[in-house]
Amino acid sequence: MKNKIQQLRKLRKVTQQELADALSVTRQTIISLENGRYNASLTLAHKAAQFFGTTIEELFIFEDDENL
Amino acid sequence: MKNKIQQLRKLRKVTQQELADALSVTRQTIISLENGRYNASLTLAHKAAQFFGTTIEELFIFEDDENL
DNA sequence: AATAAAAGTATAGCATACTTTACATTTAAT
DNA sequence: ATTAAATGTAAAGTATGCTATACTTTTATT
Repeated sequence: MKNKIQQLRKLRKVTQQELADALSVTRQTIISLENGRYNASLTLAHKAAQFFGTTIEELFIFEDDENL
Repeated sequence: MKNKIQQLRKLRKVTQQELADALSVTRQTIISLENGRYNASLTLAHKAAQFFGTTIEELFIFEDDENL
């Protein structure tokens, strides 16, 4: 599933490291999320949505053919 | 993190098996989610929210002290 | 051009969401 | 009271989110 994390992060002029620190994950996790290598957990999705002042539904782009 | 899955499922008079089928997971997964044994993935959370016609933010109860 | 900061790649390992199977208990209907 | 449906428990296995470490490439600044 895709997301708007990189887009919002750049808008706010935040580095991957700063975002990682804010969400209490590693920079690797941010990179992999932004580049679509894996999906966030529900908890991380919630933290990210809160950080950007939006909702999970707004931050993540759910398509209909998503598997688990 | 807690959720309203059992509450909404009973309101709609749906069995765990029926919900599991609708979300393409096993009955075990529904049981464990309802009983708080583990957290849903973002994809499963989205499917469940769609099934119940609500949002992830409404269906799941996020507290401030959530770890990853 | 040189340097540093930021972003990216790769890989091994740990934690946990989810599956599978099998059996036990509770609830509801007859 | 019996039976069946629904819910629950347990435990081993698979898939994947995330960490950790180390190195490379890109971007920005001087």
